[in-house]
Amino acid sequence: MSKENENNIRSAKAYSSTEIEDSLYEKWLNNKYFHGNADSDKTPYSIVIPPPNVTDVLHLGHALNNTIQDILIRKHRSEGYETEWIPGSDHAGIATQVIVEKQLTKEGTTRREIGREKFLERTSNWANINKDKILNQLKKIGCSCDWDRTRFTLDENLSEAVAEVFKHLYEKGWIYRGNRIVNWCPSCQTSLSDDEVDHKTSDSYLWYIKYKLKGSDEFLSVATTRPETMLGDTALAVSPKDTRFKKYVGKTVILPILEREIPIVADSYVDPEFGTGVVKVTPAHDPNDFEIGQRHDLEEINILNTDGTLNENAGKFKGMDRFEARKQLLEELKKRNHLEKTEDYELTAGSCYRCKSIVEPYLSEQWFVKMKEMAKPALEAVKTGKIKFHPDYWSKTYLHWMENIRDWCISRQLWWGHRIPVWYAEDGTIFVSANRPTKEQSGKYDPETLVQDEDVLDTWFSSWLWPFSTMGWPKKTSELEKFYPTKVLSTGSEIIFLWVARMVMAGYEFMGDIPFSDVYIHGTVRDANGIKMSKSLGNGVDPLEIIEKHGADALRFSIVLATPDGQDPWISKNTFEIGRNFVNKLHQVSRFVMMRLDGRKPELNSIDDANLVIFDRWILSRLEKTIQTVNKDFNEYRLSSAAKTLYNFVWNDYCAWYVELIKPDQPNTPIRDDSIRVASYVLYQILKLMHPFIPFVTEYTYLELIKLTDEKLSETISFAGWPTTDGKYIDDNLEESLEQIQSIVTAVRSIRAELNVHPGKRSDLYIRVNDEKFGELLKDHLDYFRSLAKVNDLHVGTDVKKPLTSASTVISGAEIFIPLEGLIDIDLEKQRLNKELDNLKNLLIKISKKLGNADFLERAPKEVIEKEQTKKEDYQERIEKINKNLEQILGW
RNA sequence: GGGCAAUUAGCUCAGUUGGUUAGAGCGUUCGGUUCACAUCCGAGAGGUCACUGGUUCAAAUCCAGUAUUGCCCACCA
Repeated sequence: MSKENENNIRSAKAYSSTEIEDSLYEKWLNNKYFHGNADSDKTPYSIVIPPPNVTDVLHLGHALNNTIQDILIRKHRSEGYETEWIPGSDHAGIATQVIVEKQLTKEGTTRREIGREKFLERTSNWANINKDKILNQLKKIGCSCDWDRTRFTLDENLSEAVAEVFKHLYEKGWIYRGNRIVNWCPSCQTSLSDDEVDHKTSDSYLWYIKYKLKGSDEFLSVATTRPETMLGDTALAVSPKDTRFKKYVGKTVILPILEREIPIVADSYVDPEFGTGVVKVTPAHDPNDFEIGQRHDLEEINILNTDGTLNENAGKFKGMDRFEARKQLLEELKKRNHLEKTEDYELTAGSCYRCKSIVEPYLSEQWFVKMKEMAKPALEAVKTGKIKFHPDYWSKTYLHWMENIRDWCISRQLWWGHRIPVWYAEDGTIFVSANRPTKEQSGKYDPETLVQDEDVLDTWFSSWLWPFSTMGWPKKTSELEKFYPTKVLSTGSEIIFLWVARMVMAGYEFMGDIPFSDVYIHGTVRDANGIKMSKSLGNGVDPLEIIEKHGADALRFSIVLATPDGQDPWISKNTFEIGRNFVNKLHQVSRFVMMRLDGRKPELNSIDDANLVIFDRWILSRLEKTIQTVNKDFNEYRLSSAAKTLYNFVWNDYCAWYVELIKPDQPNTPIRDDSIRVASYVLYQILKLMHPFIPFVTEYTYLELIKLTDEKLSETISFAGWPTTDGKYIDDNLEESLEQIQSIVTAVRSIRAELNVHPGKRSDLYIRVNDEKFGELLKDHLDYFRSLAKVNDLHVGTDVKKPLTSASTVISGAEIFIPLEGLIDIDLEKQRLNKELDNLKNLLIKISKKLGNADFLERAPKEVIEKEQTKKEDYQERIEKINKNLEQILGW
C-alpha cells in the first residue's frame, strides 16, 4: 500500500461527502461517462427526463424522481447497456408568464405596455437563468444525464417538431377551430384546460328567480347559483318527462330586467328532482347549457369581457365586475319582485390552479385536437401489456380516462410558448406555417397582409412529443434509430393524463411505436404530517440543504428507502439521517477491510474457495441471495425493496456478523488470509450493487480499493460491471448452521445483559448439545465467535454437565450454561427462567390444540403436519430442560 | 356521485403463491472508553394486524360489508 493511499484510508474518521462529491462529478463529466453513443453495438437503455418546469426550484419530488431514474440508468450502465438519459426542462407556459408578469406589475408596467417582443426576450432571459440553476441542481444530486443532449421545449428543433405536428394533424382534419365553452381565468386572461382547474366547495346560495310567462300572470321559478348569467339566458328548459311543465313547452317567458322573450324547451339533461325542475339556459356561460343550446339551436349571448367585467349585452350592468354585478342584479330582482327566495347552498366552483381566481365558463373560439382516433392504439397498448404500469393499478386510471377521452383544447391566450402556426388572410383563409408564408405558399394573397394567430399552444402540446422531439424528430437521426423507444418513464401519478397518456398517443401517431414500455409511478412526497409538499405551503424540504448537510448519497438513499413502492412517502428532516448513517457505515467498514488487508492483495473479480471456513462460505451464500433478490426487485421496479435488501445485507450480514466473526480474538493479529480475501471480494460486490443508489461514496471507495490490486479493472465503477450470480455458493444448510451459532451468541449476550454482567468481563461457557454433529461444528469454529460472546473457556459436548451456580437458557438443539459464581441473583434468575417457561407453555398449548384437531390432521399437507409435530417436540423438550434447571436453582 | 388506494409497535413502513413465536428503522429503556464506526455496539420493553361477518383444517394474508384517511375523475342548474 502506498503511503498516500494509506493516509487516505486511515484519515477522515467520519465520511465527509462535501469534499468528495463535487470533484467526482466533475471527473465523470470530463470523461463523458454519461454520454450515450448512438453508433454503439450495445443494447440501448434510454430514459427521457420528465422535464422540470423552468419555474421550479428543485424540490424533494424532483429529487425522488430523478434519483429513481439515475438508479435505473446507472444499474443498466453497469450491466453493459448503452445508456442514454436525456435531460432538459419545460418552458411551462402559464406558470412562467405569471411570474414574469408579477415582476412587471411590481415595476409598474404590464406585458401589453412593453410589447410582445420585449416581453418574450425578458421571459426568455429569466427562464434561461432558472433553467441552468435547475440543471445544476440535478448534477448536485448525482444524476448521470447525458448533458450533451440537454433539451428545452422551446429549442429550435423542438419548435420545429411542434409546428410539424400541428400541420400534420391539421391536414388530417384532426385539428379544428371551434366555438366552445372553455374555462376562462379573468385574472390570467387565458383559457385553462379542465385539468388546470381546481374544484373547490364554498358556502353560497341558491337563488330562485321568477320568470313571467308571456301573455299570462303565471310565473316559472328557476333556481340558480350564478344569477348574473341570466343576462345571457336564451331559454328555459324542463324535463320532457316532467308532466308538471308539459303544457309550457313551446311557449315563451319574459326575461326579467332585460325583458327579452325566450322560449321554453324540453331537454333530457334537466333533472326534475333538482331545484324547481326548470333550468335557465345560458349557452355562452355554461358547458351543459351550451350543449342544450346546440340541440335546440339557441342563440349564444356572451355577457362577459375577458377581464371578468360585463359587456354591452348586460344592459345597465355593463362595465361592472361580475361579482359586483351579481349583487346589484339581485337587488334589482328583489325590487321588481322577481326574487322568490334564497336558500343556503354548498357551491362547487372552479378556480384557476395558478392564481386561484374563480374560473368563468366562457364562450370563445379555440383550437382543438380530436382525440378519439389517437386514443385507440394507446388504449390497446396498455390493454395488451405492451406498456406496463408499475404498480399495475395505475393502468386502470389510464384506461378509464382514455375510454372517456375528450377533445383537447390546445390554444392558450398567452405570449410565452409556441405561437400557433396559423396565418389568416383578411377573408379568413387559413395558412398553416411556422413562419410567415412565402409568396408561393400564399397564392393570391400578399404574404405581408397575413396575420398570425395571437395565441400560443398549450405547454403540453410540446411535452407530448418529448420522447422523440428530444432525439431530433422530425429529422431522421441516429439517436432516434438507437434510443427510441425509450425503456421507462418515471413520474408522479398526477400527470398520467396530462402527459403520459398524450405521449403514448403521440408516439403511435408520429413514430408509429410506443414511446416507452414501462411507466413507473412513484408516490407524492409529503411532509411529516402527510401534507403534500409545496412551495406555496412552505412545508418543503430543500434537497440542496440536505446535500450540504449529509451529502447527495444520503439524500438519495434515504428518499428511496422512505418511499414505499407505489405509495406516498412521509418525509421529515431526520428522515435523512438513516442515509447519512448508512453511508458512513459503508465508509467505515471499507476503511477497516482495506486496512486489515495489511498489505495483502484483495481478490476482487473471483474468489479462490479452496480453504474457506463456514463463515466465509456463509457470507458468499448471503451475497448471492442478496444479488438475486435485488435483481428481482429491479425487474419489478421495487427500488425501495432493493435498497432495503442491500441495507440489511451490508449492515447486518456483512458488518455485524461477518466482519465481527473474522476479527481475531487476540488483538494485533492479522485476519486469516482467506477471510480477508473474502471480505474484500464481498466489499467489492457491495460497492457495485450499491453504486446506483449511492454513486459518490461507492466510486470513492472503489478508486481506493483498486489501488490495492494488480487486477485490470475499469477506471470507474460506472463500468465495473454488475455482480453476477450462478447460485454456486447458496447453501441453505450452512445458513441454518450459522443461524444456530448466531442464536447461541445472542442467547449468551442476552443472559449477560439481563444479569447485569459487565460487557468487558469474560466468562466460561458450557454448551450441552443434543447431537454430536452440532457440537463438532461449534468446536471447529470456537475462535471465531469467542469474542462475540466474551468467552474464556468453552466446553461443548453431549455430556457437558451444568456447573453448580450458572445461568442457563435453552435453545433448539442445545442448552447453554454460564457459570457466574457470586454474580447470580437467584430471584432474578428464577424470574428469567419462568418467563421463558410461560412463553413456551403457551406455545405448547396452542400447538397441541392444533395437532389435536382431527380435521387438521386429515386435510393439511403432510409437510405442514410434520413441521408442527417437530415444533411440538422441541417445545416439550425445552420445557423439560428449563424445569430441571429451575429445580436445581432451588437446591442452591 | 364514480373510480383507485391505504388502515400492522409511539412514528414511518416490510410481511410478493394462506401454515412465521408477525419483522425492520426511528423513538424509548438498560448497559457499554474492545485498536472500522457514539453517524457506533449489545440487550430489553412495545402489536386482539381498523371493525364485522364469511370461505378454509388453518386468515395480517382470500371474499363481502362497515368505518376512517388520502388521491383521481365527473359534477346537477
